[in-house]
Amino acid sequence: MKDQCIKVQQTEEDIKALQDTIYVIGGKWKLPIIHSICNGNKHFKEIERSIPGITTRMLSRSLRELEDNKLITRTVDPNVPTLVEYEFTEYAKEYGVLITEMIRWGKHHKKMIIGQL
Amino acid sequence: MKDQCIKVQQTEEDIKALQDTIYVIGGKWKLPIIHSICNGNKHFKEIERSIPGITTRMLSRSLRELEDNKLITRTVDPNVPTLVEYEFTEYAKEYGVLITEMIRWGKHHKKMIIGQL
DNA sequence: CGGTATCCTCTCTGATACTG
DNA sequence: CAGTATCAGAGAGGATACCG
Repeated sequence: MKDQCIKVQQTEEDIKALQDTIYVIGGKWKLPIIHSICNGNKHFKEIERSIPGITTRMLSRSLRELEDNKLITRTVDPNVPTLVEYEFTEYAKEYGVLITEMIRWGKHHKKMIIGQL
Repeated sequence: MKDQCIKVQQTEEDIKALQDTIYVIGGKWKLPIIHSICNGNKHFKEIERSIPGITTRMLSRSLRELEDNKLITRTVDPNVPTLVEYEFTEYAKEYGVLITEMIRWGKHHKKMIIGQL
């Protein structure tokens, strides 16, 4: 491992893993949606209203991708077929450390770039 | 904070910070380039050869973006004007924890999705 | 060696309308 | 309420050629 390496030597597999991670939570709306569900919004319209600028199209697509990645569940009320609930999976919570670290880094980075420390 | 929240309550500012982070290291080539420099490659052609499929155009653009974000430095040898060295900044190394966490998560996630644990 | 310029394609995203 | 369908624009990325 070279001295100038960023902490860990990365294998090809690591790079793929990194890109997967970025893909899963990347794009314009995934994070705001996660944020919205975090804040207690469960229904499609609730989530939509809580995210300024999002369209039904992008919300629909993003929710499905998050569902495909097992980060959220989609549950239709059997009694009220037009009532759907989106919730985090237990699995999604393992994701907390990463979120925290990304927030920390993003804030630090912004100060660095803007303030030119 | 709601129970179903992913570990931390996120503010609007946090969401922006997260998106910044994804932006800085996002795209198709940033991570492979970081990997390449990690492995000791310093010159444009060296890096290019080490990343299958990348074009000079994308390498050039990505390097400049990483430089704009202070993750790497670009140094021209005053004696040999056509010799350029790309290296990590000290600042970039603070980024190690995040990389590690993203690799860990990405690998775990892949197993989860493929293996359907 | 270390790039830039041009053109082209393809995906992501937005706008709008419509449906069960 | 919870979406899908369709069309259009913007931007990322690829192919190729060329330059100091």
